[in-house]
Amino acid sequence: MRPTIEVARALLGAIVIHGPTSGRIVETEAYLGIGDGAAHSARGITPRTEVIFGPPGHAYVYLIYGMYDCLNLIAEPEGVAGGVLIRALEPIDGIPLMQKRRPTARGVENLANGPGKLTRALGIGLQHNGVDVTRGPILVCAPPQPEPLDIAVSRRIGITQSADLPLRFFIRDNRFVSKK
DNA sequence: AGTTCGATCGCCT
DNA sequence: GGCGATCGAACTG
Repeated sequence: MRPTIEVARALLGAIVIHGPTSGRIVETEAYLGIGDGAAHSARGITPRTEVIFGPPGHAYVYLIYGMYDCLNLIAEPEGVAGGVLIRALEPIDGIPLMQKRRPTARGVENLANGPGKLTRALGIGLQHNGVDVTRGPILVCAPPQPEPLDIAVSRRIGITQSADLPLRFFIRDNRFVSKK
């Protein structure tokens, strides 16, 4: 089994909460670890990647391009690498605060429709690397009213290694995804 | 110790 | 559609 892929699909529709802001996950990507050239954990445990090898249900937050933070959720048992990048959220609570944090965003659909955008909109940063998302301050919860989803699959965005693998999952026709 | 380059975004043309 | 911003992790020598 590859739990990471199942988790990436199952996270669609789930809610991410941080303080007064929250959003519904509409787009994810799976990063498999050893053998997945695009994964930070592909080359084993380093100071940066140790949380990816840690227990599931924790957050892996890293800095990309020197400017933006990206949020991942660890999916595999301790000792095994595997995480899910949260790529886009549909804003739910705290929308005025999100707009204040991202003044350049025009329209609600642009507030959190990208991995760097959603961390900034929710106030998530490197200080949250390693936190348990079942305990806070970041919380990830099942949707209050689960519904069947039409899930689309594609290649992952913005990578060169292992670029052909179908490991991006998003809610079809949802206006809050980062790309069609 | 030096170099390369990236799981991005927003502004420019 | 193209590119500059900005910096640390990881690899090379």
